[in-house]
Amino acid sequence: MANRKLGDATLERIWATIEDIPPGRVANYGQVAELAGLPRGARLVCYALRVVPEERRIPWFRVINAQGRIAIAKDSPGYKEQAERLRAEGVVVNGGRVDMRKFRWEPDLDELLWKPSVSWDQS
DNA sequence: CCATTGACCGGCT
DNA sequence: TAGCCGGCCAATG
Repeated sequence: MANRKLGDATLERIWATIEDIPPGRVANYGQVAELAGLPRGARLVCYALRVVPEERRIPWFRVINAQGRIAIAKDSPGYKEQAERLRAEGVVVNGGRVDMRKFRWEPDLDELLWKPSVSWDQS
């Protein structure tokens, strides 16, 4: 991979973070960067997505921009695919936009909802 | 040090 | 609501 601007460790953290986004929810670039330990590194996420190997099937379609819109060009094939795959798991997409208030991934909240046992009884 | 790259972000017309 | 603009970061040559 000669045309890579990011190191393996960085790419790995970004990809892993994206893999953590649960089905039916979306995250924006800045959020993924932040969770990956790269504050304000939204553009690094763009790059990471661009070079992600085909065999590694990460849920790239769950990543949209901070305005709640699909980031790929509307006339590209990927745009349609992203919308379809999101709808397939229950995310409502209208004119390329998603209501972030309803579908934004909130890691902390999900922890509480899906893994109630993790810890509010231990300190 | 400078330029380059990326499916961005936030503030401001 | 829609653009424009400057800023943003990691890594490379």
